[in-house]
Amino acid sequence: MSIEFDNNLPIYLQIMQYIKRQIVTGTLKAGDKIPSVRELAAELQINPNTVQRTFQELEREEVVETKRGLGRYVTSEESKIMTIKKEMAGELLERFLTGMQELGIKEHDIVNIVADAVAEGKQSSHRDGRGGTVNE
Amino acid sequence: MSIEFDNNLPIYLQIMQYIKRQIVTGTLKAGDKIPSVRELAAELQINPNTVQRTFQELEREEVVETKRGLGRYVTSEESKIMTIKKEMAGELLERFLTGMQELGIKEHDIVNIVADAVAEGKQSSHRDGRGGTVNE
Amino acid sequence: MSIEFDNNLPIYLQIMQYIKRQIVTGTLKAGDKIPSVRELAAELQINPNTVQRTFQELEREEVVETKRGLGRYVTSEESKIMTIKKEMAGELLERFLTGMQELGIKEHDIVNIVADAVAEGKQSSHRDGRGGTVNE
Amino acid sequence: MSIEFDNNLPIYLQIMQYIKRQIVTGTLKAGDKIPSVRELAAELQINPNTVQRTFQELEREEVVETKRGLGRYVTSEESKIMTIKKEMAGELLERFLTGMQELGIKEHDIVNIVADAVAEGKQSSHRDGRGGTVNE
DNA sequence: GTGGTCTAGACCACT
DNA sequence: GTGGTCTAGACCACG
Repeated sequence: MSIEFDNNLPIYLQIMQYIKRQIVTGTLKAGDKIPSVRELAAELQINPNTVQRTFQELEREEVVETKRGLGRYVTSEESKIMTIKKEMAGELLERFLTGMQELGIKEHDIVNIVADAVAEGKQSSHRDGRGGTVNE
Repeated sequence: MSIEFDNNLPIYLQIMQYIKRQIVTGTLKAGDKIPSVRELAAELQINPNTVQRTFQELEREEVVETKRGLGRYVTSEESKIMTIKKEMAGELLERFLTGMQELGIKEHDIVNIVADAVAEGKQSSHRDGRGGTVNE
Repeated sequence: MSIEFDNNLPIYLQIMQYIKRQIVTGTLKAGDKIPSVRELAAELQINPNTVQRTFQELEREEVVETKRGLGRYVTSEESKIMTIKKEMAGELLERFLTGMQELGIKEHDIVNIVADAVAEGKQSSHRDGRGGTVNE
Repeated sequence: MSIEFDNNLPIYLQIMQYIKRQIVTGTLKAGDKIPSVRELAAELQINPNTVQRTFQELEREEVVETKRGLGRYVTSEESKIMTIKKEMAGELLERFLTGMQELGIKEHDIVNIVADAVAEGKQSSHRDGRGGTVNE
């Protein structure tokens, strides 16, 4: 239950993603209690300040709510969770499509590449940069 | 012929992408001369050292070659350029697919989402986080 | 604990060698903390940017790891250190042998020259270009 | 009859070495005429200024003599050539030994490593960083 | 306090 | 004129 940190991205952002992922995939459900700052810091072997910052940001995004004296909880609004999921998917999609278009890959080919990759992915778990009709 | 800089990403990385994109899309061809450090710095209104760093990185990736006293050139190996293109596309694809799977979106749906987005993209240039069948 | 800089080689490369040597000879061990940029810059009386560049390169070679906000550390993989040592020795050997062969010195003589030099080296610390059977 | 230039070393130094090597290995003999600046520049596809500088340096080292109106010649003193050879061998040896000692390799092992490498070299032309008892 | 980035300006070797 | 290196000093994000 630990994270491998990628040194290029701030740790607090990585933890945010980690928690959001747990919420979005249902590991943490609406209204669930979230581990305390101290607890999570110990578990992930990082500075409590860093965890604190993570929660601050999650609160700003209304993903998490503080109940004074009780602890922190996943937002109880189910709709909020769906919104987060859509946002995250939208961002991923946006970044992918603009990136591919900047490479000069035609829209039609993009669909094929994804379809191929998904088909491949079903037998071999490791995907390796080959993605169908990338060649000109 | 200028770049709008995004403040979150280091300028030198943004210039790298800018140049790689030019190479990959054929605006800069194998063996072409690249603008000099001073020239590009003046054009983009940034410090020559920043441009210098950009080129240093590109050279390390063997995208660019230096001929001392003469200037810098796009690598003359055409194959290297194709490799870069494939690498860049592969990275984009990888990041997209793993991200979507972490969100718990099924592979089959991913293909649909992309197909829908591409179809949409043809009339409205601005894409906004809505991406087809993201809903459960 | 200071370095005499040779004006022909860039300072940042000299510091790289200096640090690699410390690692390879065990003065710095796997996982040890490395002096901070500012610290080393002050100690060696050079600009922090120069030290920064040194560390950048060492990181690219995976000799050193950065833990953000904490400092830099010698790679924790012992095997990496052995690899570096072998690489450095191999390069030295390669350069020496090809150089000698270009001079038309026979392989058998090369061994003798080295053996003589080593034998000499034990009494006189200063070696001066005489190297045994260089004569024809 | 061309040179692959290594971008880290000034071209004029590489040509110097190239010519010295020819002299030392007997391709160019004492008193032989050396190609003219223009000729060599054309042959090596470089700027005549660069060749000019090469010859200037070689002259300063008394490896080459100018006879006005006739051209440039390899020094006629055979002893000078021997001296050069010894110098070059001595430099190579010095650099090799100090390098190996800095790596903490014992003198006795150095001899073994060289002996091994020479023995190996007789069957396989490509040497690859393995050099015998580099391991501790 | 630590590293990462950027600016400004300088000097040098090389072509 | 070109790139390579270095200094000086600044600001920022991170822990």
